[in-house]
Amino acid sequence: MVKRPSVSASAAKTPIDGDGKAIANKILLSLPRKERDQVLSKLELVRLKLHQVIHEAGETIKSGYFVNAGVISVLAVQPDGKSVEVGLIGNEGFVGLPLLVGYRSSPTRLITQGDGTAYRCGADALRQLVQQCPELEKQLHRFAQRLAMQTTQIAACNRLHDVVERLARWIMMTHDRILSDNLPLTQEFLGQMLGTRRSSVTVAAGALQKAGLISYTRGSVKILSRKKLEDAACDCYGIVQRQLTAWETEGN
Amino acid sequence: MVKRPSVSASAAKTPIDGDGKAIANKILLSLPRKERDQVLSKLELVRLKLHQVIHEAGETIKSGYFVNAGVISVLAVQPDGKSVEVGLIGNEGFVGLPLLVGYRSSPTRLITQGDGTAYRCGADALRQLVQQCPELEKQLHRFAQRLAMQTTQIAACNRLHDVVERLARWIMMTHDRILSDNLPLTQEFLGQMLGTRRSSVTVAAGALQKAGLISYTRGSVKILSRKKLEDAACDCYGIVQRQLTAWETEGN
DNA sequence: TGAACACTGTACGCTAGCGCACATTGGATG
DNA sequence: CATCCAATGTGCGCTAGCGTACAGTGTTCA
Repeated sequence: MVKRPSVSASAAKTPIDGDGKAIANKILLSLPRKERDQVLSKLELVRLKLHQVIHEAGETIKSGYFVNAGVISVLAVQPDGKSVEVGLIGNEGFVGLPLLVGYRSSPTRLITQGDGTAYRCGADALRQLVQQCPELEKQLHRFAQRLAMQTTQIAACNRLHDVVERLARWIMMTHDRILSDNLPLTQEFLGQMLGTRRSSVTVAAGALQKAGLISYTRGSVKILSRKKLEDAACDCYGIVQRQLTAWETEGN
Repeated sequence: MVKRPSVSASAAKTPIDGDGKAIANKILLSLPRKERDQVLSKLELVRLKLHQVIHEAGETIKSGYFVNAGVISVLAVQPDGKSVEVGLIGNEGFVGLPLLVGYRSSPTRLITQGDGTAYRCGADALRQLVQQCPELEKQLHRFAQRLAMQTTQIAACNRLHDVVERLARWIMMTHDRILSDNLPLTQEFLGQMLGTRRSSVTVAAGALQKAGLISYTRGSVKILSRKKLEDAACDCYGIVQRQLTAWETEGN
């Protein structure tokens, strides 16, 4: 059984932002209080709506986002319009990493899944923040390594595993980043994530449903057995989780 | 026509390391002289031999490597032994990025293609270096972003493009990082890079040869027409190159 | 309530690529 | 020189998944 990350903030005393909202983003939570307050003063809480395009491939990156709730997918898009997901980011992460090193564009499309919230920060303000806040910079660079590792594994998965395995992995990765057991998903959307056509998703999802791992109706997937899903998925999920766990103890 | 990186150091006055060897690694070359000398004093020039495993998945990272000549492939390996390449690193890069942020393991296998040289640095020494040398740290983080972008594109490529396109792309990416038009490659090796079986490589390479783009004999591929190869490859190569070019002007 | 539409199920011919097996060939090594 | 072996060529049956098309079915909105 692979260790699964908890999505909620620690229950004890949840830190609060300037507007009295609870903070769930783990990078922000990891900062020392003083630095966190400094960072928060530059951030703006924004709502993420379903299938909102946070950033389009090739355009200038306007803002960075500390994801607070919900999931943002990183997509590689082809000139012919096809796309594949190469990363998922939830409340453990940040969107806009190229800004960290002074880059201002990116070849990926960022799109939200479901609703959520994030703390947004303009590109210039972010650059100033990382210069002033060494712990923030360090944590962001660490997250960049973790995300790159995830992308690496997804790259292999895309090549080596079939649709059913990939679908199961994908559902688990998303489940980890959402509070609910119900995921708002159409098969068309899933096809774009998995880099396959919609009707292949129909078949794969049907197989998972028949086996009792999930059930789904129009635009909504319900997870019935997390355990069985893990068995159905390829090792890629576990490999990522185990590496994250290992790194947790290595960071010094 | 996509801009292609030059592999050699600038001809004018090539910087020299402590032992009188010419330095070709672009990260080291980008450092101010003082910092570069400080860094070099901690580095050891080592030879890379054909198909040498620099790092095995899951093990502790012992050293970092500034690649000076030759190519190092980043492979994602599956429990069943299958593998796919998710990144190539030549003299533009560095191997051992997790060390940068205090991580000491990695789920990828690093393997050399052909012979080459690199400047090696123990894990602890590297951590000290990046703390003492801000420009080094910055350049390494930038390279991490570039490598992640490359991995992203390869992830999409692995899913969306057929063997012939991927092979052509791969040959070009390797060609960019090698001085010669002759690449030392077996089809078995190529199969592991492309995540496909050996006999699929036979067919794909045969197609490229018949079309006059390459010729090959046992363990050696010769590039006949770089231009035609570009046409045969998918857009992934161009996307990566164009983003690198864009970032060159964005870095400030 | 009816129409429009988004989402899903399914089917059919087709192709790329797999897994496997076996034959061939060029180089190295004794 | 004989032998061995790594590297390559090729074939065959099989499967996953593609592209496409069309038919249901639940939802929404006029």
